[in-house]
Amino acid sequence: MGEDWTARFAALEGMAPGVRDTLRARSSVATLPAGAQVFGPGRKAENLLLLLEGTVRVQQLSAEGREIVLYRIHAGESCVLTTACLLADESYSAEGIAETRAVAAMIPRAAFDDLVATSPEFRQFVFQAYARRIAELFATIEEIAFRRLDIRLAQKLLELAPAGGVLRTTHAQLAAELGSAREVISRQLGEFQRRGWVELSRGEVRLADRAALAALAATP
Amino acid sequence: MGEDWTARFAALEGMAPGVRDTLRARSSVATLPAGAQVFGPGRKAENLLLLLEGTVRVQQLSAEGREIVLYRIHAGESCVLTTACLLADESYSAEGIAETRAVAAMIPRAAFDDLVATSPEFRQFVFQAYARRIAELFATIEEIAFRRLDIRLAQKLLELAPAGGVLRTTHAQLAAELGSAREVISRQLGEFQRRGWVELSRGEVRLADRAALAALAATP
DNA sequence: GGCCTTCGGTGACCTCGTCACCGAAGGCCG
DNA sequence: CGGCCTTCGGTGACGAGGTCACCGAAGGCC
Repeated sequence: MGEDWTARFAALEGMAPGVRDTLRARSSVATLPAGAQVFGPGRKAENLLLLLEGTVRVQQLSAEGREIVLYRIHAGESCVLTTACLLADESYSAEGIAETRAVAAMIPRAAFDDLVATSPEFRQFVFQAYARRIAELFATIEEIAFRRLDIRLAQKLLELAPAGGVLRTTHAQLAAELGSAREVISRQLGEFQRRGWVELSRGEVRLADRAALAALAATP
Repeated sequence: MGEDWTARFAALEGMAPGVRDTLRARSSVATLPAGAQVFGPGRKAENLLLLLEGTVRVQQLSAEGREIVLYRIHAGESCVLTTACLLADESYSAEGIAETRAVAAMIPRAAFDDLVATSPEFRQFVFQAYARRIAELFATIEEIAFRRLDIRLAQKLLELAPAGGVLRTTHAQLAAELGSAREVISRQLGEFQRRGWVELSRGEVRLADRAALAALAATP
């Protein structure tokens, strides 16, 4: 915590010194273990999070126990959407889970409010984050409604796979990513394997032919 | 325009006089005809809209010409989501259409920015609108992904039908409401008609048994 | 009345989700 | 080590929903 975390946050780069001073003075840096619930239905958070390291998965849990991944917060992004609920005193139905060890700056509600009031750049930063997330949600709705599942699965595999090309995840988790069912994902992955595009083993998917997957993912 | 429109806007009721003075002084009231595009991909709006009368339909247009209705802005609500894009200088893929004649207060970007800076209540108002809309979008995603179409159709019919129970709309429009296909809606409406729940004629759906539709809509 | 556009109905077929099972893989513990 | 339990994935059958191709009916417009 001794170092200046505001220097590591690209979006704050160009901000007036006063903003960064306020952030440094009035916020703290927290580390969350992988798997920790960052926010959720039963949790009354009081901080805006700026994610410095790691990723946070935001997912919606349905009443019948089904779940769907809505989006991810990556390092360098803020969690404004969920914070709006806190600022507005609204309860929240979705939850955020740290997928890896995550390091985040926690900005107390009052400090956030002050920054929004005093800094035009900070306002711009906040509204830009909103705008992008909303556009992303719109795109997600369109994809779920209209895009074929094999295409979406190929996209998701490419999006989630690390450099090595070995994705450690279960078919059930992939189904939750896409709002689909486990059996359907199993069958579709089986088809991909038959074509030599992936290799399957328990708990992992190895991408064997990224180009072929990308070609499918790019079909209009 | 001579009257004080801020008095008609419930959310502004409790605000400090200064806020309402600013709104009155720096904004104008515009009337839009039914069918007018309020905002859209090719349109660079410069105003935040507070809708005083009428409704605005927000829909996403896909590249292949398909469309899906995302949500509606009703009288008494603001259009913050789309405004975020303007404030953040982001381009916008969705469009807003006035469904009826619509009367809206137009707040210039600079005035909106000032209000967010100076009034804590106005900030709360803005963030609350965001939070609600986002929660609604999350719920929409869940419904599209998991809810049966007959249930969603029954819900939509009840939501859209006026007091008389006669809905003037085409099957294709209903399909766009639900992100489905025209043929599927036709078949489903045919089934509802066979059960005596609706009566169909060209360009209209008459709700004959609201209770039955509500019962279906309420199935978990 | 003739023409054109929009609207809705239909059958065939494909994709996707659901249900019911079952076996295989891996962890745990005696 | 063997036995047990949980998680994971594979499968067949079927139902719901989307797509394609086509066609006739309704209404608007000369």
